[in-house]
Amino acid sequence: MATIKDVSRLANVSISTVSRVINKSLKVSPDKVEAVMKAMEDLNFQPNSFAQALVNKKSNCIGVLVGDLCGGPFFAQMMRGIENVILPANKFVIVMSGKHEHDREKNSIEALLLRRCDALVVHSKALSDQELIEIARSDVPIVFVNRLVPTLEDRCVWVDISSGMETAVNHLIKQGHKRIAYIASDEVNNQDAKDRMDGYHRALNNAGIEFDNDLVSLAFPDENGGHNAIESLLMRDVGFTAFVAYNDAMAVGAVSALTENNISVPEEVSAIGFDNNLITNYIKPKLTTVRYPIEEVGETAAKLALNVLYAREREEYEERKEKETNKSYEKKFDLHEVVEFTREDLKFIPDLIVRDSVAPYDEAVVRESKVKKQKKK
Amino acid sequence: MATIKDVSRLANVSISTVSRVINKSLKVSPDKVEAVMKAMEDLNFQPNSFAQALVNKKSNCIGVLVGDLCGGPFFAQMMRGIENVILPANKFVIVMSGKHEHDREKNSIEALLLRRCDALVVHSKALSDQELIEIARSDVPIVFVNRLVPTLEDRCVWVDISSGMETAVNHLIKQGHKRIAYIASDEVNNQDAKDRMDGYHRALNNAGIEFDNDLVSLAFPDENGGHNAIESLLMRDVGFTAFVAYNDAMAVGAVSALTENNISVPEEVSAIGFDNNLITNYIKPKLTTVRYPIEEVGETAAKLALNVLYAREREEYEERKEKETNKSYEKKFDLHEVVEFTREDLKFIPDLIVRDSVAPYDEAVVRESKVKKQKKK
DNA sequence: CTGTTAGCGCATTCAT
DNA sequence: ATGAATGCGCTAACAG
Repeated sequence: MATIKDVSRLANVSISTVSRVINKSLKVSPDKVEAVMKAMEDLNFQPNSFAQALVNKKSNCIGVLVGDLCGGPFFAQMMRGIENVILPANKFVIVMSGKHEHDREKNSIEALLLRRCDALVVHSKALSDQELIEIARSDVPIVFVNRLVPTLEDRCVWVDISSGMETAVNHLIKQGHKRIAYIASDEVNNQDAKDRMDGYHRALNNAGIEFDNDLVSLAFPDENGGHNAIESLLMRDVGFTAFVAYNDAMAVGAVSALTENNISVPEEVSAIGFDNNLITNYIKPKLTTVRYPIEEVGETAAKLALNVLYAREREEYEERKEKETNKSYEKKFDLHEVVEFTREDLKFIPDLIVRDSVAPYDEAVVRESKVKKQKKK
Repeated sequence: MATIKDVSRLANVSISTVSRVINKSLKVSPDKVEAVMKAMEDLNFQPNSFAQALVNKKSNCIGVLVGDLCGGPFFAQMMRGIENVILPANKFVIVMSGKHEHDREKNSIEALLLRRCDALVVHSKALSDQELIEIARSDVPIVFVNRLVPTLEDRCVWVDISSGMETAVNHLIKQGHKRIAYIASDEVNNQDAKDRMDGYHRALNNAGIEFDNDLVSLAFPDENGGHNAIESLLMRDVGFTAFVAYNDAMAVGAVSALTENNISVPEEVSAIGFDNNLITNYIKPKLTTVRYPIEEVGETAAKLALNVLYAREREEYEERKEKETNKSYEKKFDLHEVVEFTREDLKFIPDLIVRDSVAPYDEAVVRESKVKKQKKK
C-alpha cells in the first residue's frame, strides 16, 4: 500500500503538498498539482482511512443498531432508507443487531461508540428511557428510531401506530360499517398493543359509535390466533360486518376462519390487516392493510443524525473562530447546511393500502349473513 | 475521551505498561496491573480503535457486500449467519449493498478495501469472473458467496441449486408421480434457470422417465407467470399429476390457477415450490418447497473468510520468526487455529420442506381428474 | 518487569 | 506557495 510519503517522493514535493492536493485545503501551484495527481495515479494511492480518522477525530461512519435483520423485512427496509441518505453523504454504515436483548443492545451501542462513529441511529426496544437518555449524553449525535424518548423528542423518529389503526377503522366506518370487530393481541401490556387499541377506540369515538367489548377478541398475535379469535367471535354471536386485526398474520388467520365457516370476505365481512406484510398481497382476497412507512423513517432518522452532526461541526467551528486567529477553517470543517426538523417531520403516520378485502356496508347482505347465526361446528 | 497517557499518569506508570495490561502482551506486576485497571475504570478509558488499527494494520472489521438487504429475506438471513460467526470472533461487520449493479458492486468493494477490512465476504452478481479474480489478488482475504469462480473454488461458498431441484422432483417420483410438469422461468439464459432445469432433467433421467417438452411451461417468474403457465399447460391438454415450480411465487400462482379450474391441490395435482418464501406457509394448502440453507451459507462464508485470514496471519508469523530474533510474537499475532475446508464443506444442497401440497399418486383419482379434459374457459 | 523511544500515515502549523 | 516539524493515540523494539 502506497503512502503519502511514496507519493511525495515520486512527485518531488513534500508530504504537506500532497496532503494539500488530497484535501484541496490550500492553494497549490498547478504544475505540482499535476505531478502529485500523476504520482497518486501511478502508485494507486489510497489514503489510509485510519490515519485520517486518527488525526481528524472522525470516522465517516454512521453506526446503526437494529433489532434483528431477519425479523421480517422491517429492518432491511429501514436499512435501505438509511443507506439512501448516508451513502450520498459519503459516509459508511456499520450495523449491529441487538436482538431486542438488553445486554446485547447495550454492548452494541458501546461498540459502535468505541468505533468512533460520527453518529448513531438506534432502534432499541430493551433499554429503558433512562438508559437511553444516559447514552444520548455522549459526544456523538444519537438518534432513536420507533421510539419516543422523553426529553429527547427532537432526536426521535417514530411512527404513530395509533393513528394508523384509527385510519383503518375510519376507512371501514366510511364504508358504512358500524359493527367493527377488533382481532387483538393478547399481549395487552405491550406498547404496540396499547397504541393500536387506542386508535381503535378513537376512531369509534369520533364517529359516535359506542365501544362494545364483545367485539374485541384477544388471541396470540399469529395466524392461529387470528383463526381462534374469529371462532370465539362467532360463538359469541354478536354480529359484525367488518374487522380490523392487530397484524396481518392474525388477519390472514381470521379470513381463513371466516372462509371455513362459509362467510365470504369481503361480501359479508370486510377485513383490514396491519403491517403490509408480503402475504397480504398473495392471499385471496388481497388484504387491505396498514403500512408503516419504514423506509422513510430510516431516511429521516439518517437525515436527522447527519443534521445533528453538521450542527455540532458548525458549533465547533464557531468556537474556534472566536478563540483563534482567523484562519480558513471552513475548509477543514467542510461545513454543511443544517436544516431544522419540526416535531411533525419526525412523526410518521402509517397509510392505508387499499386492496380487495373491504366492501361497503350492505343492509341486504347483512340480513342474509350467516355471521350472527353461525355457531362453531 | 481519555487516552492511554491520561491513564498512565493517573496510575503512575509508563504508557507502555498501560498498553501491556490492555493487550496482556507481557507480564506486569500485579500491583501495577491493579493501579492501571483502576485508572482505566476511573477515566472510563476506551482505547482509540483508529490508533490501534493504524499501528496494527488491521481493523477488526469484516466487510460484506450484499445485493440488497431488502430483496426479500435472503440477504438478511445471510447476514445473520455471518454475524453469528464474526461477532464471537470479536470483529465487526460492515455491510454495503451493490444492488447487483456493476459499478456499485465495484465501488463498494473498493470502499471496503479502503477501509482496510480484515477480510471480505462478497456476494456479486454483476462482476465478471475475471474481475473477481482480479479483486481476489488483493492482500485481504476475500470469499465469494453463491457463486463458483473458476480457479478460486476454495474461496467460494455456494448452493447446488440443481441438486435442490433434483430433490424436489425425486420427492414427487417417490410418491409415484410420472407426469411431472415444470413451471419454469422464461429467463432461460439465467444461470439459476439453467441450474434448475438441469436438476429437473437429471431427476427424470435417473428414474428412467422420459423428458417431455410439453410438460415444461415457461413464464415470467412471478405469481402471474405461474398462473399463466398453468393455464397454458391445461390448454395443451397434456395431462400431469404434479408440478415443480421455478420459485414459490410461480407455485402460488399455479396453485391458484388450478383452484380456479376446480382442480384440487394436492388431491389431483401435487405441487412443489422453490425458495421457502414465507408465503408458502400461509397459503392453503401449505406449500411443499425447497429451502436454501442461506444462514448456514453465511456462517460458512464467514468462517472461511476468518480462516483464510488466520492462515495468513500464521504465515506472516512464520516469516518473521525466521528472519528475526526469536521473540514472543505469538502474543502479538494471537494465533488462531486454522481449520481446513474441503470442497464439500463449501457446497450446500438445498433441502426439501415437506408441507401439504404433495399427495401420493393415485390411479383412481387420475381417472376422474379434470386435468386432461380441462380447457381454458 | 519497566520506562524510554521510535514510528504507524496523515493533517496542520510554523516558518520560509 | 511550500517544506520541515509536530502530534493524533497507540504498539513494540530497545535498553535497562
